[in-house]
Amino acid sequence: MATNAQRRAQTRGCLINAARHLFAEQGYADTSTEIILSGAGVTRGAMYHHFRNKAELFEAVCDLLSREAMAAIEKAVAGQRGSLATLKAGSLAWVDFMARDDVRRILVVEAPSVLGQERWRALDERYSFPLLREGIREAMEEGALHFSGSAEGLTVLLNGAMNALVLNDPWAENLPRLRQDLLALFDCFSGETP
Amino acid sequence: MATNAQRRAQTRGCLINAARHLFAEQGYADTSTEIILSGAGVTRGAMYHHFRNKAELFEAVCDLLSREAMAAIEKAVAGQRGSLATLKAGSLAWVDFMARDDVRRILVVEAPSVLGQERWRALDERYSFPLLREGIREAMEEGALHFSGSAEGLTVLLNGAMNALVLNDPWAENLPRLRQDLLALFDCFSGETP
DNA sequence: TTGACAAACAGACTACCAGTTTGTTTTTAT
DNA sequence: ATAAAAACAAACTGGTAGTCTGTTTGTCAA
Repeated sequence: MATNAQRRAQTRGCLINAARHLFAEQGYADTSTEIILSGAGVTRGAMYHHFRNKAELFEAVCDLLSREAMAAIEKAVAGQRGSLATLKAGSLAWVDFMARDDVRRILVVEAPSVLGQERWRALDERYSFPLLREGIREAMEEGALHFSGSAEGLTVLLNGAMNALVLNDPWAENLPRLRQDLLALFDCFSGETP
Repeated sequence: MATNAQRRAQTRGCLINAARHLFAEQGYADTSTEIILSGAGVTRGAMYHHFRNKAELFEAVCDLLSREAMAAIEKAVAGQRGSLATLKAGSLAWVDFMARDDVRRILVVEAPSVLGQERWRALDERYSFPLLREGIREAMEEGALHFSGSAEGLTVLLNGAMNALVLNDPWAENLPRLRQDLLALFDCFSGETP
């Protein structure tokens, strides 16, 4: 005798968890709903009661991973002093999290295509993007960061640079080097590399 | 009485052209091979004679669009004097081309997912990436660009920044502003904005 | 408690679609 | 001229996302 809220959370959780691992291993298109169902120990009717379609289940997985990313960033940022150090630490935490094989495939490679550009943007806007933007704003206001364009624009550009860092390094072999390059990029705005 | 090479070029051209427009309008997953076939005026047998599968046809479309991008860039770069001016002009041309609705959807949004990370990277490596890398190398060697990290790394970062510029602006409403921000970013490396 | 209602779930069924197979026509090379 | 290969035609198949109808389980007011 479980409450409805518990049943709901249980079923959704099983589906999201099974889907998460299968999407990470085989990709969205090559993961059949049937194998998700058997992995979750749930029936078709249950799944389509909780999610309108396969893509909506994928979006729920994206949401979960994004929340995990936020947690990792907040943890990395916790002990930092100064807006620039905070920004750097948070950015590196983001990169490290996104470089994980499962996360990269789902959030970086497939999400824009599966969710479509708009819903993908909305996802970003809900999580990491505002965090990065506020970090940049603060650093600019404190004078730790100099940029002649807009803070919003710089956020888009840096966000993309970090994304590329993950996307261009399929097996994370050059990650240490690229992390350094990212830090060097930040330093270009703080006037330390004339 | 057409030669085989002509027949081949004709059939492939029709398929690629039809697929290009349909993929741009409805996306890869929602475009059935059947509608491509009727659009191209070609039968199933013909298509699967020239392409191993649907994804390979998509890749052919990507190749075509990438070549068109190269042409646009080379045209924009033609009259420029100086490595930095050349770099800026080429980058803006790349952004403007990729911001086109059809190009963005195919090359920026869907290609990483449909081709898979490796083949997508290979595509980039075949076209725009080397161009950008050489532009950056030259500018760095001439002293027009300063960066304490590697040229390769800076290429990855700038390439990603430009990608994000296109991806974060679904209806290109902020494109003029973002183009300015990109130029401001370049200036950070040339020591013009302390 | 009970009874009406809604939420959660079960599983068969359908429409469609990517890729295969087998057979036919056209070009090429000897 | 003829054998081989390239190009094409179209029927067919296995599998899959989403639907439909019906059943079970929880909720809440009287």
